[in-house]
Amino acid sequence: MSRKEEIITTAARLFNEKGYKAVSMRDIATAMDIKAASLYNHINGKQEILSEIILKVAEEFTKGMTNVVAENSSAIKKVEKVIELHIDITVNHSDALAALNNDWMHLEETDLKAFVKMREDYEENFRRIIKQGIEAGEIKPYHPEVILFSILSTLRTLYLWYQKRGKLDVNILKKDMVSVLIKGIV
Amino acid sequence: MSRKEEIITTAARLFNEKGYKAVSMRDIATAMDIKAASLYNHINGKQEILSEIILKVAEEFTKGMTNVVAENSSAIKKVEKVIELHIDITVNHSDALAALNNDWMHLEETDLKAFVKMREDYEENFRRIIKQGIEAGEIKPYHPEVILFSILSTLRTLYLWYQKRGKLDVNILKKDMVSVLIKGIV
DNA sequence: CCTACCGATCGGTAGG
DNA sequence: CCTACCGATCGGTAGG
Repeated sequence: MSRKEEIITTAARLFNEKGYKAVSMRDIATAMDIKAASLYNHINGKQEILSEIILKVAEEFTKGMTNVVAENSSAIKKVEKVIELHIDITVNHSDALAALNNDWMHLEETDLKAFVKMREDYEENFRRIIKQGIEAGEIKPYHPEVILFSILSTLRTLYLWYQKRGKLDVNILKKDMVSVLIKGIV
Repeated sequence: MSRKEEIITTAARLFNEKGYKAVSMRDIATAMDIKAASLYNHINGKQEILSEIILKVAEEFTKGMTNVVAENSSAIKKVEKVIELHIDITVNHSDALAALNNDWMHLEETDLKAFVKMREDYEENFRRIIKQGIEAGEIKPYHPEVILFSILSTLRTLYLWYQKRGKLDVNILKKDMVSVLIKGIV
């Protein structure tokens, strides 16, 4: 892991605990046993740290969703794949997900626009899957936005749950979460 | 509305937009067309504003849950009542819910403890309702924690949805949300 | 990677 | 409710 990557993972952990605005460059440096000024030999500023954390994991969601959409399978199967995608990313990047969920509004303009675009595209793809499922008679004809929101809100806050009760085996989580979220709409 | 209440609702709106730490006392004062120093004639400090916002709405949840628990009805009926409680509070205090969800960790020690206690009690009551429902055969025997989490995560982020698509009639929201969240577990 | 430092901004107070 | 101000802390830079 490069020094830059060390800074980013340390920062992600602190941002998760206290939020981006409440963490100072001195906090990050102290956690690494160096001085704040030394951070600037590896990164351009605090904003850059935030954008690396958030955009990297946002791109993982984008790639994952692209794969799901390209699949030749039923809508329900696609929803299952999306749930699994969220669980996998949660397990591997739970600190980054805290920043993505809580601190995205502190991105600077260019990165903010890129992030919002990715999030909107992601939601639109998910919405289309749900609508296709309803049209095919696989999913109950509830208001699609309500279905989208209730599933997505659970998946988005999965990181909180994983951090508190991480002991529960990931496979149990995967199986039960799929059951609870899917069985309600089929 | 007293001047103090004006400060609190103005602050809640700004905290919702940018987060507690990113909003300065000068920001709050400017939004009210006064100077920052004048705020201190009505409140003791920034911390007090945050704690009034969060603890007031936390107490509403506590009271509401107490009423639900005291009811003489089925577990499913109680879950429905909890969902309705969240929707009602979301409609009336959506700014405060943003602070409750995102800025609770910035409460000072005494208030932080009180808040965490209320949240834990609330979750425990909800957990008990779900377990009773499973024992009574009303709710499917999924892992109770997974059911609790998936419903609660949706209810907790309802304010985000309400703020984006508030146009959707509250009664439609109530009906469809109850359907989507409940039908999956019965 | 460090010491030394800068201008800006913060929450808050004194005194009217 | 205001002007004037304070000490602390912030992100960041210069120069080695």
